[in-house]
Amino acid sequence: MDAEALRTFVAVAETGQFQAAADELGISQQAVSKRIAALERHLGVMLLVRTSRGSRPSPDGQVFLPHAKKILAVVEQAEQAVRPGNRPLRVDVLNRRISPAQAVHRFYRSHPEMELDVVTLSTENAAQAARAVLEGTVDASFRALPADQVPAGISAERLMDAPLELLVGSGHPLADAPHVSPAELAGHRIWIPGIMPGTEWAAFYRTLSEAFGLSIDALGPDFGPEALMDTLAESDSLATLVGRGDRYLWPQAHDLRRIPLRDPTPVYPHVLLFRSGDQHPVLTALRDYLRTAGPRTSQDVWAPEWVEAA
Amino acid sequence: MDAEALRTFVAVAETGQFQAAADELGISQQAVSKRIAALERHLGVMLLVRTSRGSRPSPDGQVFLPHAKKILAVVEQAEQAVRPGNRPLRVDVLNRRISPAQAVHRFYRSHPEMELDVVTLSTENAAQAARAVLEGTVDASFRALPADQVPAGISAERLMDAPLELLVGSGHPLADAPHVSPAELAGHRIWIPGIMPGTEWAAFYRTLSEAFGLSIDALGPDFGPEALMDTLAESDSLATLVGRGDRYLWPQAHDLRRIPLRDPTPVYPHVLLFRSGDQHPVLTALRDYLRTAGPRTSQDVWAPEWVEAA
DNA sequence: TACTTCCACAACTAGAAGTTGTTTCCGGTG
DNA sequence: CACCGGAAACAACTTCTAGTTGTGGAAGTA
Repeated sequence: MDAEALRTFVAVAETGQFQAAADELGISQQAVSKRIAALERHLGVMLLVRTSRGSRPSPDGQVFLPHAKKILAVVEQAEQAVRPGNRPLRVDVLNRRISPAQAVHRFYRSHPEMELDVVTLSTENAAQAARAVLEGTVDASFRALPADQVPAGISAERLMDAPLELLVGSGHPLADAPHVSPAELAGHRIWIPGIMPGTEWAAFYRTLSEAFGLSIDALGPDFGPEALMDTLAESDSLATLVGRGDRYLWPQAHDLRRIPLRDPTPVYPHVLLFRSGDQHPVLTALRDYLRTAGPRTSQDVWAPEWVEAA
Repeated sequence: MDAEALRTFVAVAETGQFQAAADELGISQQAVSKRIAALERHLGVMLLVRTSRGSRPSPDGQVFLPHAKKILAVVEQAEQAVRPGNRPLRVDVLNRRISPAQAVHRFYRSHPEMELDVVTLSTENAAQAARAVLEGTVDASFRALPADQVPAGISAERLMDAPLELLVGSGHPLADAPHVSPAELAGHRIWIPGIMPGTEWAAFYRTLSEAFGLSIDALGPDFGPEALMDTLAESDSLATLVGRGDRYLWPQAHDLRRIPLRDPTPVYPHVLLFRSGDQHPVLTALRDYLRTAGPRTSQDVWAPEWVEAA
């Protein structure tokens, strides 16, 4: 017993003719005839009285008609309950300060009708986040998952490249440079606390440091961004790297300088993970938004080779 | 969206495993996998989280599960509402005095749990009764429909032969005969009021009179069986024909004689019309009852050739 | 590592379920 | 009474779905 058969029966009962029902359903009269015959065979009773002027429900058909409508209504409710877009899109971000979170915020402000929840899973790494997406705990997650590690059933789309900027105190030798190249950072000490080994962030900075011969100190206790800002402001040799759109700080409050990196510009590749075939309209809109309204990066960018192409 | 898919989903959700659900449903694990995949594709969401230890409903699946159960319950109600045997069998008889009505009454007394309604359609003839059966107004009708006039979709089963008996007053020349042959009736006047032209009864008596050269007066006003009995009791020349099992009369109240016909015994062939494939259990039981417990007729019977073989 | 469990994928097959073309039935009409 | 037109069923064919068996990969377990 499938819904199409019931829809067919209701259509015939209400139009009084097989052909009219067929037109309504966009199938042939013969198909309607077969569907009704199959339904009658399934139920073991005759539902429609065929006359030369059309068809009308038999006594059994009159009994069955309201039941058929009820089933269709309940089916409609059930489909409605899980229809993609019927609940807010759940987007996972590593934390609310990084640029994807800011971008999602901008998206939300420009599309207020798009319901979405921004959550922060306490996942260890991108692979775990991918599993959470697969299981439906969240609908999408911004990560930097190597292209060859994308599990089956997950789509990965590199939607946002965050150009790195050097963040230094006013006493740092590079504090007044208009820009700096990665190669020029070779002699300097770069401190990025709070990066846990095994995460994709650690992999990114390891690749970056190997590519340009940098000494990046990714370990050490993380007392939070405020403490980091304080330490940077007071130091003449420490520097850190942040994404251009990150809201880690309010530089003006600490007299810190953001120095863009150029030649090439290293970018952190934010990849959106989502279930393949997910039809949530907010997800579709978000991807469109980021693809078009996302920050345009210059030609000369560097990203780890293991990430998918932009 | 069909019920089997929903049953499959519920089975997986409740057993936690595709294989267990497959066993429960009597299909292969792969078929379960396909059904779930099709349902998920139809709804556009993932319903089950597959792990290496089994499957459990995803967040969307948890939302959908009660809806699926609800649909199945409503479907069950709908099927129940029109299930053959769920309402009393409606049997049409020409009137409640003739032998089929008596036989149905005996059937009901020996099977009190079999619900049935005996109704009397005011149909003109057997063809109209057949149409009423086809349309479901009644489930079965006792008629004498010629075999070549049984419409498509109707099954006809000759279930009961009612041997004719002559009914005469005590002053009639044949009143004391132990039996009489049709040929011996040739000179006598037989009066059967209330037979409308165009009915199968008229056809039966016409055929009978032609076969044996009788003069049957089928016309005339019908004042009801009581008036007929009175007239017969007072007449020395009038006679009428009745079926052996008919309850037209209480002969003892009028001093009337029932004289069996023999050599051959004309029988009125009561044919049960019902929808081909009708699975109503009371219908099945009634047919079985009449086929086995019905009155056995002797070998030397006469019936119109146009009726189906016994 | 080997082994088990669980599910998905591949290839195949049978049977639904659709199509077009034709027939039958019935009521209305000249 | 023959004829016509509308309505549904039947027939033959095609397509594709839903089942089958066989196999493979991922994850937990001894």
